[in-house]
Amino acid sequence: MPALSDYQQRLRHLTEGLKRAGVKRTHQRLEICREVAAADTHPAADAIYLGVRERVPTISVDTVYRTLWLLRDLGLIGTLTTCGPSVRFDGDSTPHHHFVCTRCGEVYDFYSAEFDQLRVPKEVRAQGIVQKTQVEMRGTCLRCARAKASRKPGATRRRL
Amino acid sequence: MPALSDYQQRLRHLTEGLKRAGVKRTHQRLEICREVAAADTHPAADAIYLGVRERVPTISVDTVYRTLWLLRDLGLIGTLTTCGPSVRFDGDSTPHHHFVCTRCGEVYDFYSAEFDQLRVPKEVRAQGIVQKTQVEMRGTCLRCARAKASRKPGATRRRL
DNA sequence: ATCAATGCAAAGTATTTGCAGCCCC
DNA sequence: GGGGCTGCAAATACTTTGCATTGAT
Repeated sequence: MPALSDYQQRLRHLTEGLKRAGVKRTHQRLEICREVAAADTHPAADAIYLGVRERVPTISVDTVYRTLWLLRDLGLIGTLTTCGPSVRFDGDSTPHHHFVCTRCGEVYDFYSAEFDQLRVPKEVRAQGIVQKTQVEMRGTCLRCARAKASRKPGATRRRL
Repeated sequence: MPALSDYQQRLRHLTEGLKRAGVKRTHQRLEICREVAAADTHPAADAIYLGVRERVPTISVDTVYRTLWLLRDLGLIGTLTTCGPSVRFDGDSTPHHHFVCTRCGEVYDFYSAEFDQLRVPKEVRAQGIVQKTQVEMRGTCLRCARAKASRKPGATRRRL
């Protein structure tokens, strides 16, 4: 769970970004920003929709999607690449990396100065311009490792 | 395009894997294996379906999906995590990394002994057991960088 | 012969789009 | 006051599922 100051810093980052971009800071957009800034998980659009709807009952899913893509296009939030059924959004814009549990789909952030500074191989430089580098580790999280014995065989089909 | 020996090596890897797993090596499954082994891109299920259909006109999409997940569950192929609308499959089971063009969605493989050996941070070891580590670099590929000037503003909405 | 695997069709989930009306700047 | 933004509803895209039939071992 992020400390309060983290939340406010993130929120500020988002709202300032919207202002800088010169787009309208509507009620809906601000509430979506709050929801994203408060999330310590990596919520899918649906989770954000449900969260915001508590405060803005008339909000619609498509507004949520449009706003999230807007924030992403402005570089204010990131999107996760987990191969799951839905896109997941990442309100943490500081450099970090991911540990993905292939059993439950949970994504854990981690930080590493070493990984932040991986140099781009010549091979890749010949293919294009790299803007962002992230390390993704996949495996089984502790909770799932513990629950392993009790799981039903072939219980859930997952795309992770 | 992979050299012929690459194709045959991959194909062998897949068919041997199926045999070892003790599942039926049906006509459809073998054709899907051929399609996957031959792909130098990272095809979505749809592309594989269309490719196989040339040779097996009666094949159905769900068989393609079921077979691809089977191959994945057996550890014979990988799935890409690109945040695009569809899952993409990776017939290359040797360790490698990805450069993703966020403009066109193309995924380029690259190899790096250095990246293959990144050590798992203590922080992550405390969260679970890592089975696979991949570096993902995102940016703009040369083709898109060149086409930049000519693209229409807001032309295509993409989730990359 | 047996049971896993297939094909069909229909359902399910995630996301996008067209458009009329609303409201922030 | 005007154009960007929203909400609705319908459409699209991708993937999964139930079930009767087929075919590999």
